[in-house]
Amino acid sequence: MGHYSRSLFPGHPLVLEYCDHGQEGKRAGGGGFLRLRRRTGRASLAGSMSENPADISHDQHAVRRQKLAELRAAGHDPFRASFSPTHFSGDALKLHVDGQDNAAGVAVAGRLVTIRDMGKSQFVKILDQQGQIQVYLKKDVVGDEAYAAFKKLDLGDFIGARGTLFKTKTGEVTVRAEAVTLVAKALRPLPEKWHGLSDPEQVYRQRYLDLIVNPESRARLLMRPKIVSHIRRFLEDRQFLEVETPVLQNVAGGAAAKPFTTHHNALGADFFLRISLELYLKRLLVGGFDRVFEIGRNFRNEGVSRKHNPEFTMLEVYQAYGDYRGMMALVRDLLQSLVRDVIRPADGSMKIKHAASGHEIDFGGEWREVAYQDLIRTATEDPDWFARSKAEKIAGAEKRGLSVDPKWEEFEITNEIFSKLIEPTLIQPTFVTHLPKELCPLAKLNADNPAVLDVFELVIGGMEIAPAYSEQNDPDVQRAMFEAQAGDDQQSIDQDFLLALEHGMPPAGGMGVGIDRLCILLTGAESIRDVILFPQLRPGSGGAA
RNA sequence: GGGCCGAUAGCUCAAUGGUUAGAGCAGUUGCCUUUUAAGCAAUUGGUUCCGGGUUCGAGUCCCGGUCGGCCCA
Repeated sequence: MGHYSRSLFPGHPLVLEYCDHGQEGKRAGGGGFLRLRRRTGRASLAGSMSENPADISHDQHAVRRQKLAELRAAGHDPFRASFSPTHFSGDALKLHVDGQDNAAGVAVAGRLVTIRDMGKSQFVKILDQQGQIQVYLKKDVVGDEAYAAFKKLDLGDFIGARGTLFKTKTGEVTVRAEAVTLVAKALRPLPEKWHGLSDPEQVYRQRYLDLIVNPESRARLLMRPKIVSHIRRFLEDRQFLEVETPVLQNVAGGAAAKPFTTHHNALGADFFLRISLELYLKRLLVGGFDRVFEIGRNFRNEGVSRKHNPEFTMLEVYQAYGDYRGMMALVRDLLQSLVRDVIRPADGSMKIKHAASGHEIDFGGEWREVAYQDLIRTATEDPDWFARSKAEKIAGAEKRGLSVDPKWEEFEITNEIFSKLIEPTLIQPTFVTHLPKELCPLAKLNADNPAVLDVFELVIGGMEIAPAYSEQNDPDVQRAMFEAQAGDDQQSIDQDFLLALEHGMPPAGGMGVGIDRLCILLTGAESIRDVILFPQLRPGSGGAA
């Protein structure tokens, strides 16, 4: 072995490794890491340190920078080191067999998050993607110099450790380290170990710190990739194709929302960032991709709140030769499998605690299905609500504490009642059906009652989770509905989409699922910002000094 | 955009009624070879978010701003 190799005990080489990209063991001179000099002008000081203007012991950044400088001066740049772990922490822990200590050998790597120094031995913990694992170092196992070098490390540093697994007397499976390597230096201290990081602004702006020190955040944000991955598998198993459609669009269609605008220099053209995935996925139905889905980012230039981030992720699914009722079965199966296989409630039920209301949401069994009109009639206590005049509707809404703009259409007044008085009360999974035709121009009209649509709105936890339609495929009806909705703004109509429809689109069921909101529900989060890694904030003034 | 609330050491938080801003963790220095928020002893550390104002005196009161949270639009 190289320059830094040490013989631990007979027949058992211990290596304090410095894998400086092919230079390990070849450096001349200096003991490097193993012979760090004492910091100058500190240990010998008798009086108050503050009398020494060069004292940096209070400045953790400066102390760490000095340690880095000393490492480099000794010929070891931790940022050029490497390490090859054999296991993640969780997988390593599973290797230990009860009663067979020091039988299994592992190499693990991660960030130092706990140091319990007991003089001539220490217990430390490192954090990797799977969680934490404890490492035990003994001076008489690793040797004096390696042990002294290890004592120079700081919380937050990345290390690799090689050793064997044993169980401590308190029952924790631990790596008995034979060799340890510093593989990256942390120049800034970690937040406090017990309370973690609680300032919401810092949690969002420096999410990496939140992920290191707040286990609940970490678990919640690790759940999201599992949810998304499950959705992909679920749909692929049913022969849906995952596709990618343009984010930059000439016409931002498929929803009613204010788009962001941007500009393409070479083309000399303005573009919108998409507000939905819908119209391009339907073009694919025209093109013969019968089952497609996309999980993609949409952008809406509107308010920011607990339920809204300017960029958010939607799943949209389209299935040719299906309809909205087929989507109903699909989304119920999808959510039930997510609860059963991904969330896996501890009590084995299909129930998840709803943070906002305190209720439990039961995803099991059949879900309630109710017509929009029936909900309105019940909420207004007026069986003839839809026959009332506009003035009577305004009076009815105001009687219930709503403020209504007299300029609104009648359906908007009614929908205000739905969204303010009804939707928030729909905690258990509920399919709201037969929505009025004015609410969506992209769905088929009901054959028996052309005033309503063949659609559902899935509401859970008081939030819209998934709208689904029997998709409108009559190009003439589609054009008429676009024109009615666009009003004076006829250039907001996607003519290219209408051209596609004229080439013929098969009948289809389609659905959108707000992934962020779904994650709020499934993880019991209180805000969309808690399920988005880097939620949008005003530009801050942070940064390294 | 409006209302309410908040910003103090690296982090989590104190500071009554205006005078000299404290603690725990982290850091630094010792001790400690199976710890579990490890322990013991000593010790460093502050542009009280920014800018004005009132006052003999401001973390604290007033005005404006920045950023964040909650509610509303």
